[in-house]
Amino acid sequence: MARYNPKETEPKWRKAWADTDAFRAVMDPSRPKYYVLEMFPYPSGRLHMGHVRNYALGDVIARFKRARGFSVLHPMGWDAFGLPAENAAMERGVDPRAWTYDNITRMRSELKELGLSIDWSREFATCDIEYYGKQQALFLDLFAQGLVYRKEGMVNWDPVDQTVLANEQVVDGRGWRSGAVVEKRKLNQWFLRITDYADQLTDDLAGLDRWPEKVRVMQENWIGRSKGLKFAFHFAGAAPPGFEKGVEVYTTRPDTLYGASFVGIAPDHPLAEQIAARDPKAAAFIAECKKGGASQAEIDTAEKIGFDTGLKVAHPFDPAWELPVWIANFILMDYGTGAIFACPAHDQRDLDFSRKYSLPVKPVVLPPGEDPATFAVADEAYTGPGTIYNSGFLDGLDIEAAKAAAIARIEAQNQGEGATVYRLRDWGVARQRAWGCPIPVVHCAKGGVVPLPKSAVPLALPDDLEFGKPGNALERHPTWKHTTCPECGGPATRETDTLDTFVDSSWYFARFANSDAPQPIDKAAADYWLPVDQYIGGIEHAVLHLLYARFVTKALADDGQLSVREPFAGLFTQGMVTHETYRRQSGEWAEPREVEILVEGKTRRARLLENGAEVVIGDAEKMSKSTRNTVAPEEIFDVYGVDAARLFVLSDSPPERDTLWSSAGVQGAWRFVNRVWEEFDSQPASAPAAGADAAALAVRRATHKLTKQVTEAIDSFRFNSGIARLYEFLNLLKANPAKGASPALLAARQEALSAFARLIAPFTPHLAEECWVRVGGQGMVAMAPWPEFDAALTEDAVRVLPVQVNGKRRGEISAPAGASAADVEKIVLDDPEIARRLEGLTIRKVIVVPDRIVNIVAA
RNA sequence: GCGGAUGUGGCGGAACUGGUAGACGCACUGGAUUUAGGUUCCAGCGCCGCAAGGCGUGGAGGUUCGAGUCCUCUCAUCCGCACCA
Repeated sequence: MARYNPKETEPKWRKAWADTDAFRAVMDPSRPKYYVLEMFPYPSGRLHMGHVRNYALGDVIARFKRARGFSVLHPMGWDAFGLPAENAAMERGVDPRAWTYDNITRMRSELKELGLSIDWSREFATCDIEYYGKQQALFLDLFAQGLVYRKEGMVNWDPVDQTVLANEQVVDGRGWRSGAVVEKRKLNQWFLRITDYADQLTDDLAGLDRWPEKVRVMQENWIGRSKGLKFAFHFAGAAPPGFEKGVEVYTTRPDTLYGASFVGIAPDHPLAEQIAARDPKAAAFIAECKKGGASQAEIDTAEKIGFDTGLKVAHPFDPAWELPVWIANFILMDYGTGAIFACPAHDQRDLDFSRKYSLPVKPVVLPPGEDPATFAVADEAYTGPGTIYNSGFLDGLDIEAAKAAAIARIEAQNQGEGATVYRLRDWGVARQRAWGCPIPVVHCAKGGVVPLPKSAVPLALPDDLEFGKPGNALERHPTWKHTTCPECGGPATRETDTLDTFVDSSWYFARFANSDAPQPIDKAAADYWLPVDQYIGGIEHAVLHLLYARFVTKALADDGQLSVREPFAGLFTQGMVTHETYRRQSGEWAEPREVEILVEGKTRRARLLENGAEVVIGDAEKMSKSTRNTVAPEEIFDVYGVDAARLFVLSDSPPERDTLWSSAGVQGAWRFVNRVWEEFDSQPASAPAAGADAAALAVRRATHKLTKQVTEAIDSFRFNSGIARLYEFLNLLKANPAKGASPALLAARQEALSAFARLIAPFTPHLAEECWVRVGGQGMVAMAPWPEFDAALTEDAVRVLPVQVNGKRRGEISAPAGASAADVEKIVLDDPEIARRLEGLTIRKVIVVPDRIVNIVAA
């Protein structure tokens, strides 16, 4: 009996799958389709354990659905544009393109080693001209739809690297690479009108019932839809120039208008700027406001400060009532209208401000049960339900009715209207980076921005970009940007900004439907495959990528290029792979491979292998280069094989939770792989079926129960539980070995092993193939149908029921499955052990839950 | 502050609609095989107790014949968002 040798068998089966084109996705109208997709990787150059987990998860689903008769699409590609390549270029003088494609080559071979059931024929990288050229065509379509525009916008500018940084590249106000303090700079930027879809993006979340609640809530908050009233306060007396129509505010609480205390405007509100231009004190105040940092801690502790402009406005419901206009640091220019009316009694911020500047605080919402004569607001604003009072025509209404009445009155006065505002801003997609998809427009000397005609795309990046210094290599390329206008033929310069890489990833799933199509999206193929039935990736994309992809899908649907309005019907966010950390006495991190663990009873210590020096064991954290707590997948594959690694990352924790990598854990998985193989190896090649006995029946029942349980576990993403059932079942087979078995048991074992090989196939596909051969399976297990179970055999004929007396377990009895309550009660009361427990007690009640439990209430 | 989770042995975690808490794995303990083993196999392993038995799912109450599961309050940890009007 030879020990299972993954080094031999694993490559053999990967070759067999490739040679037979086993995982090619085909459009087959006779079968239901299933599209499984894991978020495609950035080609950083190395596969890490997080990838192993992510792609193993997806592969379980893909293999399972294939076995269950679905026509499965499971593709792979590369999110290949982006900063790291340019940084590598700048630091090491390599060409970003070569660097990226080299990385792809290495990672592709590592991914292939994982034995994933992927249709590699559809592979592409977003930096392939065949991809980004198509993306340019889509961009032109969006342009034609009016979804692309250009405007001045505030951006994060890194003064050292001389480039715009994405928000996520700004850490604590500094550029992640240069460490320079990031400036806010006004730049002409390209935007996509994602806000046009704000309502749909919010409303359609409700239909995404196979998305985690958490992600839906995060998106909803990010879009931040709120309903309220926009209206103008007219100035009492002469209006400042340009504000003849008053100052417009936005509120979600028009019901509290009679509690108004002042009107507040943001420090960068146009009116504030106008006042500052003639009032140095106002200018000084505004400068003071801008000094405050934007970091979390600074906002938390920032004191509310204000400046009284001396201007007065009239209350909309009582023109004689004048309210002062203040500039206040807590009002944001980029939300609502940048101006508010303050009702301190019912808004905490307004209250804090009013107390500081001794402004009136007048309650207008009376909480239930409070006396209008005595109710007062001290340091805490009242935001709960109640009845409106002190409020003229609104008196006596509840909050919702008062909101409606106030809005109606304002509208009747032509002073404003009910309005919906969003927190969501349009998507700034331009990057001053050369390693990206060029934006297909030119700036005509005469005609301004002119989009290229479709015939002019693909517009390729030049091959001879120079990345030696910071800034945009496209911008400083000697010839590339100089061109002629496609409309007038006159001189023009090309746009040198490229698209945000999130644009690249917002439609790639549709390209996979047919990655060879001459048009960006092959409608027929997309109609067959989309939506993605199961999308799998990290929670870090909860808002960004997943929101952008939803938006682009809707825009393309409106353009007739897609039929679905949501790209991902099911979303699963998997946890991270963590490892404990080790710190040397010097304070430097040590890698797991550099330390040995010593166990003394319940305490664990660690020391360096090289010199025995003690290292401190720290908390488990996400595997990362900075804490050096990584374990290289290829080293694990080399020692234990791919299947053991896959099995371990799938078995240890529920997939949505973080999982703790440990070398002991992977050894456990490796042990299982070997025990499985031994079990198959011990089964005689042919097993004549004859008769039936108790052991055989027990094995048969367990087989059918196992099939049911594993099927349900995979269906509900409880892979760890499914694998536990497989371990359990293997223990049962070990207890009923082939050696010395009756013919009936041998036959039952044969059935069991045949099912078992198919049930482990999604998790350990190579081992499963080897086992499948051993049990004489037809073809490859990767193509074999999923085992069926006989429901009748998943239930035991005789049930062991625990018997409780007054809720405490006092014994057990056996009863036939389905026995009536009366029959069970009789068995229980005839049981001598139970009778002993009941001595001296009077039975009050016997509760029998058929097939489950018996509880006797006695005193 | 708002929102979303999560709390079960030494550890990761099981427990479907309320019905034997701790499956399965790791670690640990004892034993066997082996020249040896970081191999394999067998047994034990929530806590207290010699035992009978008692106590146990973050904490306190409650509903119920019966609660990890349902309800109320509360504590802790993690994540996301945030002067959003």
